Amino acid sequence: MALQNNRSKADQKLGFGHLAKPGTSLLSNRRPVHELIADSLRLTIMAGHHLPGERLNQEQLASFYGVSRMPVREALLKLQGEELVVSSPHRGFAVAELSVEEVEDIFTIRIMLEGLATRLAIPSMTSQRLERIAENLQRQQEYGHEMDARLELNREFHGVIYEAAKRPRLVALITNLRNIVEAYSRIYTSAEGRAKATLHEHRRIYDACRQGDAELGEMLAQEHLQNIVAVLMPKLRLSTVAGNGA
Amino acid sequence: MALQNNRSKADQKLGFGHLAKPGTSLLSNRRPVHELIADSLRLTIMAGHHLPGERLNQEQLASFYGVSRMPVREALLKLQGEELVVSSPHRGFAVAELSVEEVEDIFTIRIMLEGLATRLAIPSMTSQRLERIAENLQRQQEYGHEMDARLELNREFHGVIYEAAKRPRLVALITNLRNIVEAYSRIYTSAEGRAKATLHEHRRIYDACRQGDAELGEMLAQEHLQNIVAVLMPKLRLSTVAGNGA
DNA sequence: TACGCTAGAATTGTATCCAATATCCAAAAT
DNA sequence: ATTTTGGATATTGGATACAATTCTAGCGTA
Repeated sequence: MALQNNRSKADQKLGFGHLAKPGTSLLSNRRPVHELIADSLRLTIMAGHHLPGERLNQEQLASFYGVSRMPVREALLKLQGEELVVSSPHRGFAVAELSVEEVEDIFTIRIMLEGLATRLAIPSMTSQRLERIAENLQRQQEYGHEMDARLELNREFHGVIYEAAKRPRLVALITNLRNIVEAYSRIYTSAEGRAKATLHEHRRIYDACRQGDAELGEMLAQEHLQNIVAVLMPKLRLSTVAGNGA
Repeated sequence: MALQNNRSKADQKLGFGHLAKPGTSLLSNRRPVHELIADSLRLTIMAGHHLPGERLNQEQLASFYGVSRMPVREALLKLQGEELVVSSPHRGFAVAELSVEEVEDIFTIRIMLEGLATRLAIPSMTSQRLERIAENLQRQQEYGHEMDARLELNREFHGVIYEAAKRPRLVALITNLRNIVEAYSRIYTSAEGRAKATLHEHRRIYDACRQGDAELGEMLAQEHLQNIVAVLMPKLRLSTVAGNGA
């Protein structure tokens, strides 16, 4: 009895290596496990580590994370709400699988929303923020060859702009849409020559921000995404998700 | 100090009266309980039966539905993914509470997306669909005095149009956004004189559909929502959610 | 061989139990 | 009187146990 209830709790934690969690990191690990798992799974799905359509075995995930199935289930339910996974009764969860049409659908939505966010952002653009964008562009030039770095810099570039719009819901929605198609977008990012084109388009958007031309910014943001779609769709149509390497 | 361990099993099932579930209704009740609860909770939140900010006690909900806490938690997690509820560690879930700015934010998004959906729908509008819309308009005229009927007819009116766009993701997203602000929208629906104006605007959208003028339809849909915002926002600013009756 | 059926295994869904944390109220201190 | 603090109580988070369903493999029959 005395020794029994000593459940050495947070002992292994094998699966959480990639979660940064700054601020609250190790001192107060108060975040519920199911949230950590949801974040972790979201990242691995977005990274294409779990391919679309792949079944997600709860027991495997539980033992991987060193917890019981329950927080895993809860994480999966949350991700289902975000439309990153789907479920069917008694068959469990699977990574959401998008048809080519659905990917295009989502990009069409993004074109509208990211254009809107850019337009709304520009009038309240500060010099501080412009500074951060310029710095980001600098890094884009330097790290333009690593896939993950490029994706992260790209996220940051647009993120800094959108934040200026002060529309948290709009930003949250855009983020969610990005997440859903992230695994598919990697095909674009790996396309030849697009790194350079992307950088050029980003520079033009930056210029529009500096000039304070909201309409121009909206148009450029929309064109930017349209160019991505134009490259991505043909590739998707013939490959339907190539599991890229790490 | 009452309510001890009086646990009789799955006996009552009081809470599911309002779930239609056609097709699989009673014969094969194979859907997991947590899904039924998620659907039920979604409806009650949208109906304003649970007010924004209200804490959602898991045990209460569990005993109300006649199940254990686990499927309730799973339902809540799913709704959290849909942004209908929020949670904080060890404090549980609460109905998501939107600031006036966030409501406006979401309506701004809806203006873009519902405009887009209308525009995309019109080119592939069929006469069958037009028939359904016309019939819906007829019913709008008849049942224009009941709140819930009006909301349902309104949902159907736009739903029939958006379906024609054949963009399931876009429609799903619009539906989700509608859900999030539904409890707040009821204030609009109860506004004096808006029933008539709404009907008029719907008729003009219908005309655009018949004429096959996509651009006009997009514009009218956007204006329609803008009119709603114009009526709703001032009311929200001073009342910040009036809990309407059932 | 192809097809359908049946038992057993694997997996999911729900209930129950225990630990961790927050909430609340009374009593003490300023 | 107001604030602080301590502990009882309520509620959540997670683990374990059990039930329900699906998947799979093997069998027999046409």
